[in-house]
Amino acid sequence: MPRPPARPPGTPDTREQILDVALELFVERGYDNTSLREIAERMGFSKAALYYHFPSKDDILMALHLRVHALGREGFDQLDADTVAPDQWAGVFDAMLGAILDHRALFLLHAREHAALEKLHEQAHDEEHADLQERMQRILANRQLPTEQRIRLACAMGAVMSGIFISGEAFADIETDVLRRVMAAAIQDLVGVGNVASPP
Amino acid sequence: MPRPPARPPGTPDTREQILDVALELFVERGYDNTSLREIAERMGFSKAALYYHFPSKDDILMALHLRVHALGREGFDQLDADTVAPDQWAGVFDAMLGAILDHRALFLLHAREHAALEKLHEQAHDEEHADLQERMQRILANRQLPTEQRIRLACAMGAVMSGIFISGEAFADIETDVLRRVMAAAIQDLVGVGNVASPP
DNA sequence: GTCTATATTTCGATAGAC
DNA sequence: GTCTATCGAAATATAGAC
Repeated sequence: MPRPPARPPGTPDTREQILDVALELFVERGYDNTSLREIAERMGFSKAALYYHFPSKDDILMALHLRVHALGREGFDQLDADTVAPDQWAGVFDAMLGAILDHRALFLLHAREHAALEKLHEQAHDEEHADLQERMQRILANRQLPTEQRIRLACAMGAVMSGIFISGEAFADIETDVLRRVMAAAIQDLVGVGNVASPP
Repeated sequence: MPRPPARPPGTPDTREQILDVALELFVERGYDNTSLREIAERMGFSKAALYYHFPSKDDILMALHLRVHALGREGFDQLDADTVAPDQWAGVFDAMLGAILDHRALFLLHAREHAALEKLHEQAHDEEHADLQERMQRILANRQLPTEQRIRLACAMGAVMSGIFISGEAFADIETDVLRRVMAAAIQDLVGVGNVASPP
């Protein structure tokens, strides 16, 4: 297995730092309202220096989008189709919940900057869209599934995402483990075996 | 009861038409990526004419925001506090669900243009924030409530919103009444009496 | 109420030195 | 890798005629 690119220890990865700063600003102030000048300012160097690391502002957004793709390849390839039995859904959502809780800002970015991200996909109409959200939408649109199941899956998905974009900072006092456990139980009530009427 | 402002019948309310067009474009392309020129073009007149009806672009967004406030005054004043007994939650969410299904685009706008809307609130730090979302956040943050209940309320809220911002057009083939009924049942499973453990 | 200019600003991006 | 300086595009907003 190849080692990660060798860099003198203690030397911060400027590129990744830029992405961290950009993510924070994009979520807080919006993609279009965040100027490269602001990002550079927070990094401690000038705007032009950014162009050494990224060829354009859109490429910064794309790099953040790729972080989600990486998450997807790690854990959500199982989500691909009807191969998931109903009694596995709760487990799938539990995995999702973990990813979302661990990368709140990243998912928040995707929920909010829908327009900007879609523009990117138009321009570089690249590989298949392995996005978590897009995969879910394809499943929800599948008319082979019983209608009730489709709707309940959507509800469960919404319940999972509620942790990040509805609650805001309202759950700052709740430990992540408690949050995860209670939400998992709630999702079990939504899509657990026995709670969804089977088709006749 | 005062009649709505008298206008010759058949005369379209230009102001409201502008808001309808703006809402559609803002949701589709994003607030910042929608120019006044585009709105004017779709209305059939020039950009400058918009400034006769609205003093600025921000005021168009604010007018759309006020539409949600109006909805809030109609139906969500009940949401104000601990006055809502646990066995009433399902009913409250049912009302929410109705409002959201009837005004999808409006709620979608609020979910996506979070940054732009917050900027408005900063500038005109007006009355209390009677927003649906803000009220929910205040309830979710209330540490008097049992933790499990707070989290389940958030899940239910997420489930309700899933209808608009996750499903996208995936549910185009499902009748609104069916959607509403199944989602109401799902919410019942989340926050219905007997499904939430009572505090000791 | 709507038009044709035009003023003003902001921002992404480039050029070239160090 | 980072800097200063500048270009060019786009968009908001204004002025004043009709």
